[in-house]
Amino acid sequence: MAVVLQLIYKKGFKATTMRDIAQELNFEVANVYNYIDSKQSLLEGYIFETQDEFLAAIDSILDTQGTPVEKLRLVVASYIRITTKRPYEQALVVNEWRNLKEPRLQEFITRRKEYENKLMGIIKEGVALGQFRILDIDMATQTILASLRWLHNKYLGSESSINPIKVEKQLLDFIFKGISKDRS
Amino acid sequence: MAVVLQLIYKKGFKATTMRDIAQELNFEVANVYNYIDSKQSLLEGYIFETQDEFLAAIDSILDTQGTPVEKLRLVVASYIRITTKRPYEQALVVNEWRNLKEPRLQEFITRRKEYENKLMGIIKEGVALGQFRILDIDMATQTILASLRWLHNKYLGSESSINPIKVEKQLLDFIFKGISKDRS
DNA sequence: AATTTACATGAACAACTGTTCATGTAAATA
DNA sequence: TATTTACATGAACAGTTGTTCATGTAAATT
Repeated sequence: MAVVLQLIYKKGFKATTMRDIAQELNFEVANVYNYIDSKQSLLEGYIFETQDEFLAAIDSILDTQGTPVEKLRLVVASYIRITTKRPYEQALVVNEWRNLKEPRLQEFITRRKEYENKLMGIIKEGVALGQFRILDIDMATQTILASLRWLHNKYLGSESSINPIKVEKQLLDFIFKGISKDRS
Repeated sequence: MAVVLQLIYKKGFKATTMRDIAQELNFEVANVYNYIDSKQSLLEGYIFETQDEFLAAIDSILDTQGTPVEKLRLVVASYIRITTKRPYEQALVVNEWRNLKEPRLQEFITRRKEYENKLMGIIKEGVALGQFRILDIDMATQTILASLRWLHNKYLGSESSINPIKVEKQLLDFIFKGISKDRS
């Protein structure tokens, strides 16, 4: 079903019709329903499985005994790992979550907030311990997340072999030290 | 027409029907067409006007004689200014550009690339002058852009009065110096 | 006063949507 | 071998979509 995922990514969920999906799979529309419950459930599957993976990752990191710096490093690493493994799913999480319907939509938003709060907890702890120099913790959380959330494009646009280790180094560098050469 | 913009933002462009729009304006569907050419042209208007503003801003900054650091500061400032002024439009630029149709879609993508290239030019110059400490210039550009592109949510979610000056300080701090307290 | 323009409506359109149903066939199970 | 199950199809469904058209009225222009 990977072709379907890519089709939905490319055309957008709303713009992808069941007939498009059928054509991509080389059979008739009716037959698609032998494999899925509904168009909606297809989207839900992609999005929630990916979201679960992100939540599981940050949960296991929070169980760790490390410092906030170490924890944040692990969050970044896990984010890159999941995005590398599932770039199309992650693209749907970012681009198509609005097309979820209640009550799944609320569920998604709640769980996303959960992830954000857990990340914010790490940052708050880091500030409390004097490791991070931050004024607005909420804004810092959002900005860090934003600097991770575009990543899937890098893996989609070009199929060129991207080195996840370099990406990780680059991102950690940016988040922790910024781009300035000298400390002004 | 501000209510229409907000409606399209809230429901999503594809999910917003002409009948929804008519209802929001308190008249019949047919009458909407006395004010707009088509549903599509409505989206195009919002998106391209905003994109034009971003491009005009970075163009006038590039005309400046400042250092790359100063230029980047101005880019961030202009980004915040435009996003503050047009949060809903900017949301459409970010969320709904995929719903543009050819040839406007290609036009949009080309102009976005234009913006990215101009920003990348500033960063490249900064690296060349030894002001920025960056390995992958393209990735740095994308990451910086990503750390700006989420901003509209801040102005949409809560109508609480947000201080753009604090936001600017915060973001510049993040981009230039990162979150680490000590230079490791 | 006559006429053009701007604003408004209800009805209709053809195309498209996700989904179901009756029916068929091949494969797996009994 | 008989029978249940999995896979596949064409036709049809009821609802929704963006847009147009004929028609009307109020306002502005001549």
